[in-house]
Amino acid sequence: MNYWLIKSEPSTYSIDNLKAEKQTFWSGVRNYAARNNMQAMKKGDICLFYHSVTDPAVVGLAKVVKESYQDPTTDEPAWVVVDVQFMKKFKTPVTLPQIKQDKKLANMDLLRLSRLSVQSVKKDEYEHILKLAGE
DNA sequence: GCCAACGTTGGC
DNA sequence: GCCAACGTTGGC
Repeated sequence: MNYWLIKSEPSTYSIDNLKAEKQTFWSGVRNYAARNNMQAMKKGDICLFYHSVTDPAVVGLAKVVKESYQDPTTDEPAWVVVDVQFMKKFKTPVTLPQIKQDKKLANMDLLRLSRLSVQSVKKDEYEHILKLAGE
């Protein structure tokens, strides 16, 4: 079981969109590092759902329900998507300033590689974020 | 709206 | 294969 963080601008696709839709394919990734992470995702892995730009914060959880396959929004074989299912929306989002202040989370890719849209998260980082969210 | 970081492109 | 120019992302 692995943990990931997937980013979205809430004005484009928010956790509420996912909640309403229940499930979606995660498309639009056009970066090789992010693509490689998606290809490494396994069914049952858990993704932290992160809102970027507007009130940046981890806002909930999604589960990988289908492993990577050709991105249906492009013919280019380089790009893939995964299917993710809504799990939960945090009552208390874990904000970026909170993550920055937390020594345990200081090495997260989120802070080091702020532009990477699909990142791997360590188990202890994941568990710590859940704790901060009060889950 | 600005700007830093960084990935990608293209000239050589 | 290097590196400058450029475009995009995302924090503030």
